[in-house]
Amino acid sequence: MSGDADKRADAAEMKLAASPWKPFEARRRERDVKRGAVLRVAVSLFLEQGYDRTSLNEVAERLNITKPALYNYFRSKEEILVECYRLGQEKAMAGIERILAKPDTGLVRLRALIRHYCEVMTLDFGQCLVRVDDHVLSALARDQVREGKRLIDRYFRDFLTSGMEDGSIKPCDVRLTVFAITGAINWVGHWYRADGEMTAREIGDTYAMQLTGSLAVEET
Amino acid sequence: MSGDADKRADAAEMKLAASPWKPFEARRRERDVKRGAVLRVAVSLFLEQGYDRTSLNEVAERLNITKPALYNYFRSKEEILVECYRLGQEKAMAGIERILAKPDTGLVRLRALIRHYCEVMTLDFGQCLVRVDDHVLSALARDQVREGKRLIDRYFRDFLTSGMEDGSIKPCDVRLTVFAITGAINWVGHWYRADGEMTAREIGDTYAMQLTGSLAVEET
DNA sequence: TCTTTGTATTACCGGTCGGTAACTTATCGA
DNA sequence: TCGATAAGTTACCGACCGGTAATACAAAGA
Repeated sequence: MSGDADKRADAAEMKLAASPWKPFEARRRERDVKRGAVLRVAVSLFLEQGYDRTSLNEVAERLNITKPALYNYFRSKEEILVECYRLGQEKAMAGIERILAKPDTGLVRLRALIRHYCEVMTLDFGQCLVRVDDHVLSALARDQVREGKRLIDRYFRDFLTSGMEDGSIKPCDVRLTVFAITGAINWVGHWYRADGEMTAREIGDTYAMQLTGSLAVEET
Repeated sequence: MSGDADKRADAAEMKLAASPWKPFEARRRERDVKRGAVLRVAVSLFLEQGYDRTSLNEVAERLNITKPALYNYFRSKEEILVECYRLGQEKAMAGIERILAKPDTGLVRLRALIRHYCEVMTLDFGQCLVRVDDHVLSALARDQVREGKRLIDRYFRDFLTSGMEDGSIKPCDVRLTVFAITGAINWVGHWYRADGEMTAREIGDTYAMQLTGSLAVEET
């Protein structure tokens, strides 16, 4: 009896050793790839036509599947949009954590955040944050999404405030100044074209200096 | 023969003198008032819930009438939205004409436009310009609306350019600078609340200085 | 007073969309 | 080889929405 069990276990171990979780993981990976493909197609159509005017049939058609197949990966159309928002916010947060990782003055951090957020606004998932009206979401999901937006906004305010404290930024109305900065950057999501004249980096560099021009203590 | 005609004319004239176009004009005025009421309710709901999620039944309900009655004043839902856009653009253009009326440096004019456009962004019809996605419009109507937006944008660029020419503004990338300025102001349409801390004028004054801070030649 | 005109109503239509049920097919593990 | 599971498909449903007759009704004009 134990012989049989051992043999099975050995066989399983050899298999696992050769390629751990092979079938299971491979399947999960495939699934994630497909899920990601749905999101990329969906966000692209949402930006192109608007959320309400994009039917799940269209999304499915572009993926060469049928609408009900989408429900293998998402519970509802709303969940698809929420995931798009989440991916955009994730991108933004990744940059923020990178900035927080090394010590710097508030001004340097603020400029870095401006540069990074400009780049986010050139991505589909980033543009989704400002171009798809979150009114289409249920109250619950909307609160969730807005919480994420507030979090990003908070870091703008934090960096500006700490810049005023460490003397790298002149005193100013934090709320209004951050609104002006984020507004200018959000607008990038509306006019940026990948085939346009400027790269994301050039826009970011220019904005980083221009939007902090009247705030910086030492003119560089 | 001429007696009859004269008598009719006299009667008509007396009537007209007492109250010209009385019945006709009064009716037209009533009609315009009602038409305006539809637009005000509609734009308010569009901002609150989004265009696609606002049904004409809801609009009608808030006006204590029924949906088909709306079709006495508008040919379609789209026409209602186009009118909302138009009213917003009209507000903006009125300010621009006021600015053009008196000669000034490019910097002064740019600042005046910033102040004015900030105020437009605190009005429903102004917010409509930036918060209702024009993807819901047919291609034709969309082009029409975008032409209006471009026109307003053009004056920002004109004022900035003439400021660089008359020496009141430092050399800069016109396109990018105007995008930054208009983006910051457009964002006001998203966060402004009539019951908030700041008045439209305060926001405008602050932005007028802050957004031109790094552009002005003479620091004021 | 009769007619016309404008404004509103009720009832209804066609079409679309999100979502579901039932069924088929392919793949993997035992 | 056989059964379970995942991933598709076709067919369909209920709800809603923009828009349109057909009609009622009040007020102004002749």
